[in-house]
Amino acid sequence: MATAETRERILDAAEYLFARRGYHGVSLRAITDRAGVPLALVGYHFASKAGLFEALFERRMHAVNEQRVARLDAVLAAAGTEPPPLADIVDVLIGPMVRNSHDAEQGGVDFARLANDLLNTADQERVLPLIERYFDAMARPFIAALRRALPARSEADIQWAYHFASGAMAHSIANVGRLARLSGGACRADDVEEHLARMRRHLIAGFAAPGAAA
Amino acid sequence: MATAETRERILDAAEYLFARRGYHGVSLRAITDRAGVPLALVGYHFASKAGLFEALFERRMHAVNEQRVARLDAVLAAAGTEPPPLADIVDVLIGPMVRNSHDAEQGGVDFARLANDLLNTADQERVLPLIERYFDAMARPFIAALRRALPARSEADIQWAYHFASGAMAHSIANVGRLARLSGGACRADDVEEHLARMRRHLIAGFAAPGAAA
DNA sequence: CGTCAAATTGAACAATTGTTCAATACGCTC
DNA sequence: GAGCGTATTGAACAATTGTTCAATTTGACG
Repeated sequence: MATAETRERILDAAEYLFARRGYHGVSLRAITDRAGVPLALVGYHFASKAGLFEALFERRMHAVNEQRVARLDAVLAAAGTEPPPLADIVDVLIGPMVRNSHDAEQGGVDFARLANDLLNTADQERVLPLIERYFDAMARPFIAALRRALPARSEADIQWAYHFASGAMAHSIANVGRLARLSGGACRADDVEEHLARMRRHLIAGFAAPGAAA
Repeated sequence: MATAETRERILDAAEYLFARRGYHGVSLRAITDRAGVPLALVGYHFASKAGLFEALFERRMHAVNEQRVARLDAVLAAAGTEPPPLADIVDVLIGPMVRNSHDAEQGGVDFARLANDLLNTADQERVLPLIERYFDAMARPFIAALRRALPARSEADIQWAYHFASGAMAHSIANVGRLARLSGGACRADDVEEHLARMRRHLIAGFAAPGAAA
């Protein structure tokens, strides 16, 4: 069997289970059972449970962040010396991630929950390097772009607004069930375009609103 | 030794450790070691690990939610048949929780991280009853109040805005370290009043902004 | 066919997990 | 001080954990 195929099988099973029960809540045996491979293969391909967890994010986030970097560069280049449009920056910030969370081939909601769990888990000591690599490293160029798009806003305004936006984005993507629950089924997040449009408007309002001053 | 004191010691140790490593990442032995009591006392006082976890939230959330219910009632009563002021509702929504997260006697950041972890954990199956009891049960009256405060907004507008607000609130309270990290230490969330003022303005902008229509 | 490296397999390891229980100590009322 | 229910203690339980390793299989190349 080709090594790439086995790796994928393990990663798929791990993604599915980690998204449902969290890192410590899933055993390697549960993963290899689901993947239909012997336990020892995890050690061979990923060295350890932590290595497997890290490989999960590498597989998905690499594509997402590559897309975001390219599109953000394009937005900034198009603006030239002018302030880039806020709406464009927000689009790049949320577009690839939200679309990914609706694409079953890219992990869908499972990966969205995994990413949200990574960003919000209490187990900071374990995941801090991953947060810095996959989220913080991407946040900095976005914050820099927002700085240019909103020259009238103070640095603190932008930092705080990005902080709030991170939470809104991660939670809303990962916990689509809660929206359906609270709205009695009236609101559902399975329409990608509505999900995106709602979030876009919400974030733009947050960034554009006065921050500090009354 | 009085039973109440031992219970508190265990709860304190559990709160500290769960907030740092998550539910599955902490063993009962680590908790009882930190509390300085024998392992078997957890079973005696809380029946099980899950019972201990639940008791954590009961201890803190009961006080927070009691405060929120009382203050929300007061806001609605003061408004009479008029739409209640949006700013007042937002204040009640975030005030008790944010102030609690800055009060070491009430668990401080540890409890905030715990609450955020509960709301955002991938381990939905395990914590769904707790989410419904401590978060959803409180969200419904707030959403109802927002409906009255914003008669011009559609039901979907309000549901989505609350969804985003939940994420922003939980993430920003629990992950104060990330704000400091991304801002290079310039922004810090240790000033309760600034934290509250920032969040208040951000949420108001999100609720007041047009949701669906262009 | 024979060879060699990569990939796979099953078994075993020591360590840690949550839970349970009989025995003991405590603190109060009579 | 005797009696009694509550609280505490230490020990043991079976089950599960991540990791490791020697042996085997696979597939491509000479």
